[in-house]
Amino acid sequence: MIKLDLQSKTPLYLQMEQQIIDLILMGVLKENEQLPSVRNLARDLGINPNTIQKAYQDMESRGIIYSVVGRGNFVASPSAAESLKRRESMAALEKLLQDARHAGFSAQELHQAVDAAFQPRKEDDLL
Amino acid sequence: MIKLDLQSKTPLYLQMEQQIIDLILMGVLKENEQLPSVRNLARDLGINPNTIQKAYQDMESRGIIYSVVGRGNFVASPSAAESLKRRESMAALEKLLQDARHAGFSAQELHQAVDAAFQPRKEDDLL
DNA sequence: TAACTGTTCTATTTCGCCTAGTACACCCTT
DNA sequence: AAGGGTGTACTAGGCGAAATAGAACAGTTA
Repeated sequence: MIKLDLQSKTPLYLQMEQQIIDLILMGVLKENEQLPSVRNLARDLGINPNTIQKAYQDMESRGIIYSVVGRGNFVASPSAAESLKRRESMAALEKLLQDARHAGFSAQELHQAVDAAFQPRKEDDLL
Repeated sequence: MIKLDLQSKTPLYLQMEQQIIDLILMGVLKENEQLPSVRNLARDLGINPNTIQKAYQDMESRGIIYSVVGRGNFVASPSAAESLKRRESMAALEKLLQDARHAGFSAQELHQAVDAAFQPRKEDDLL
């Protein structure tokens, strides 16, 4: 259900968060559904429970999941995850668009880049 | 001439590279112009010469500057810096556009974001 | 020669990430 | 009440990247 890349430069707990968010957005994980326990998931992934705990805590602070002591962690409203992801994505994009502008790109070039991103290629949706 | 943010998460040597590249693109630093020596710049910025050296070496490997032992470091062709920055900027943008697409943004929304980035605002060009 | 330059090297510190282990409080089922 | 699950908190340590500190060597220039 979750695959971690131990070689990646991005921390394990962030990889986890990203994949769980995606699972929520894809509808695999539904509202109020219980997430794997800290200990179980750590055992399955072969990593330390503290790392799972860190990811869960971070996601709870972002409103993606909520936790109940003694019971477990549960996914919050999927719309929360969606709006969060859209918000973060747009914020990053705006910053990068400014960079591109200052790098000398014209509006026309950037519009072309947008179109290219929506141009179906062979590899798309195979990930 | 160069300002470092010691609190930033991005390494000092990368902050330096970014700012020097910008200075080249703005025409402040011209082709074949000599850069500050490793020791002088380190003294002025209050950091270690090795950090400057790392930045210079990295920039040389990227073709932005060239170094001559015993003489100093000099800016290479400004077009090298420009094409590099454009290349890097576009690569980052393409990746983020895909993210945005998968986050549920429509092409129309992204086109609007591009236009917004080119919309003159008060703070612009004051940096 | 003297004073500058780049370059290389080792050692040390700092910090974030991650692991390891332990302990405690809570909830639920039996 | 008891036991096993849960989240939570804490200390300790390893590890690697970033940065510092200091020294040494090599080339250039006045």
